[in-house]
Amino acid sequence: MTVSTKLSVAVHIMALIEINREQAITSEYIAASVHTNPVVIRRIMSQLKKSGLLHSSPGISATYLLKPSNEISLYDIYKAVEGDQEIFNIHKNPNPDCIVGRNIQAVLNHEFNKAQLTMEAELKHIYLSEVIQEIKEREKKL
Amino acid sequence: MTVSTKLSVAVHIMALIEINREQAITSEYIAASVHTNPVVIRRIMSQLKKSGLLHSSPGISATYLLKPSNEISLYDIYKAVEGDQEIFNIHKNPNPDCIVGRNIQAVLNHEFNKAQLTMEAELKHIYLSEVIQEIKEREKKL
DNA sequence: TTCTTTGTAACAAGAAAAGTTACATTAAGA
DNA sequence: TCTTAATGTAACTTTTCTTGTTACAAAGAA
Repeated sequence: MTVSTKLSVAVHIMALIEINREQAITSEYIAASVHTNPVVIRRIMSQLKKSGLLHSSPGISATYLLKPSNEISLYDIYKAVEGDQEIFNIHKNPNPDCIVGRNIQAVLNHEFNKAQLTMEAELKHIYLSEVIQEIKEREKKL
Repeated sequence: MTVSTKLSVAVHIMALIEINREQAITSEYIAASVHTNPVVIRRIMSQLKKSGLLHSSPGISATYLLKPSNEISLYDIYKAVEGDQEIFNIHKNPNPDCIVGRNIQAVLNHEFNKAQLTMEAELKHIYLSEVIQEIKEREKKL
């Protein structure tokens, strides 16, 4: 179960950009907030850019979201950074001479897919704006 | 971002045991069907055993399920082999001097949890008996 | 032109999963 | 009781994937 932090870092990046909408922030600044290397940030921003979620241009620190935050779901961000990767891994090369071996992959693929789709459906209902709102509300309570 | 193949191997093991209920099968036999090492099989069987899903005893090849297959869900198997591992990983040590940094973990933990719970709820509805049924149905079509 | 920043490639380090070896323990049967 | 065959586990290696790092080209602003 190797789980990447790309999604959480990507959400962090997007939230930070939106909250600092007035200021120009650099990948170095974001990296300091996330606590990682600037290249890790640029790499993820590059994926977000390819998915049309944000804009940036070389040489100049001018990054902004391409859609209002209440139109960007965690699913959008998730797909941007994880692509069509399947959550559930299925073992390779089961024995084709066995009834289970030659059918298990297709069957599990079908079942696992159902589970993944419900999870993705849930992510579609969670918007970046809500995440930002929750960040601000938690901040008040601190 | 993937769940290990432990779940798929575990389901394979359970289905194989149930389908071969009349015969005694060894971890070596199962390993040949899964296409892996017998120790990998025993390791996973040990976890299934600890969760009360199957019985086995040292020295003797006498393995069987402890519940009818229509009372064992993929969720049961999933929890047995993956425990309480979270699907979505959140980056560690974000900067506490930043409003996003000091709140992102709590917020994402909350949101990701919702997504994980829906996924798990779906797994609860998929029973080992269905998986076995699908294996048999696919077999007819081959 | 100089400085700063982005965009990427290439590689290193780290962590987790899977595979392997080894061996103690247990049971069955000769 | 001795032999054989199986499980249960520990320890170690290999592999794979993610994350971190270095390096540098390209772009823009002053």
